[in-house]
Amino acid sequence: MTADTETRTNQTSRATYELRQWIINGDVAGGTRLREIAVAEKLKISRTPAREAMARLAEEGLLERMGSGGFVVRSFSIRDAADAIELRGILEGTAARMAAEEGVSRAEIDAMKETLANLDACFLETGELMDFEKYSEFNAVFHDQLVQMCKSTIVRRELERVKSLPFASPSAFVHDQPGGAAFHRSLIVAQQQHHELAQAIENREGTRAEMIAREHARTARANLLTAQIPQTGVETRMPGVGLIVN
Amino acid sequence: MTADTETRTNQTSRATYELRQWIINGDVAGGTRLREIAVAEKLKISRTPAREAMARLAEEGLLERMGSGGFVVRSFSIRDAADAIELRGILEGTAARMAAEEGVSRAEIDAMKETLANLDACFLETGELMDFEKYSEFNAVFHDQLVQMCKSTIVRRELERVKSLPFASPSAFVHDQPGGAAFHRSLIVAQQQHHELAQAIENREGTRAEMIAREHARTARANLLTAQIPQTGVETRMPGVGLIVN
DNA sequence: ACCCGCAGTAATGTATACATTTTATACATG
DNA sequence: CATGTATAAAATGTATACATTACTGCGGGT
Repeated sequence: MTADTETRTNQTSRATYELRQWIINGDVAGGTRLREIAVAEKLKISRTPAREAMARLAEEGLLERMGSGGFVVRSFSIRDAADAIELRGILEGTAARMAAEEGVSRAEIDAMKETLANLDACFLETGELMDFEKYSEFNAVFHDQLVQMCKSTIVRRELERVKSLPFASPSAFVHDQPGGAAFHRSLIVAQQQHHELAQAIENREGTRAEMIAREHARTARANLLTAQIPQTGVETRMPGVGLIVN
Repeated sequence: MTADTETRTNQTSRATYELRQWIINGDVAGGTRLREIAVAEKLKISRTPAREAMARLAEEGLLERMGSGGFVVRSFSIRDAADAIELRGILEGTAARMAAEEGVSRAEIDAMKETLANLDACFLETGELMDFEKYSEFNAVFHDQLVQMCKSTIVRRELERVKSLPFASPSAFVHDQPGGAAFHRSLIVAQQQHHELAQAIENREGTRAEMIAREHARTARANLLTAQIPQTGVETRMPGVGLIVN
């Protein structure tokens, strides 16, 4: 759902990709109605693949079907965005608990620990500055590894679904932000939570793992709320903020 | 998503409805590939609304897109079905916790208590037999009221999504079953949990509400597992069992 | 026996014409 | 002034022809 399965071979895949970019980049604001004809013309394709692309993005949760037909770019209040992050925490918590209770292989644990080491390496010797790009990358890897540890297809699927909302992705708020001090501290806390989470899973402490994952998401949630989306005309680097209207 | 918003006015809505029935009734087994042309011919419509209907059912989670195009009826292992019920419990638990922590109106509490009374009335004086039909109906009402108490659109939406899997619906296993004694007792337990859940929400005991809702779903989960789906050629009355293959 | 490639067939992908419904506007009416 | 209604415009719904891609089975090769 999230990955680029789009081989970009046919018009529909290309259209889906393009449209998704428009939405995530904020080229079309939340609440905007998408007209088949307009979309088709803009992408220089016929209405059929345009419609199909919109259907797929509706499946992804980026668009909404209107009762009378057609699609609207889904819009989210700040509360919705915060709730989406919290929900990710709930589901990651469930995945973590299931992984802990069912047990995971040595190889999976080791792979996760390697990611943790990579994340540790992103913090400089002085403890002050850090490599945001790499951190963001390995952070995504860590969260993917967590999902893979849960053997429930159903839980994995719903988790992927929630993560496909751009601002609910684990790495959504990991970017170089202007007011860096507090944010930098929150990353240190987050990384500590990563370590504890891996440990809890390894020790098969299900409840602990669940609660750490939840709290970990709330760290991200706090970053969203302090970012004050609509006010400061926040960095466009942050994906999907155009969908947050209220 | 679950409700019949389908006005049945146009071909697509009709096709969506028909196809959904086929799938839930088990007329097409899980894993079956649905060919546009075959579906279109069977419903005496053209390929376009047939395709559109399949896209919508994919959105609902009843169909899956194949990589090379086209759709397959989604199939679930028994574990998947059990996980889906557990996931419903997780999400209902989250809804219950949020409702408890945020607080709900007097009117909402009273409405839920009325439903509880209606459910109580389904148990006969003797405590032995009961009205399954009514119980099933009011049980669905109770669970809907619970969802409504949660003010998070995001959580509500995902919960509705999970509930749209036919066997994950709260009332899925509330039917007159042959081996009635143990099942009947489980309904008594379930009703007790309903009472406790309402009380916890009213008292704003978030964690308690969450845990009761989880445990409540596990009661349903146990009913699924004892039903031994593939073995006894279980009652066709139970919806969506045809999707459970393993 | 197994693998590979090459049709032929059957499916999905795409464009487009036409049908139907929705929506916007102007106007009449209480 | 508000409300409802008629009507035109513009959107989506539907069917279908044609294009392209995926599947299947056969035959040749090693």
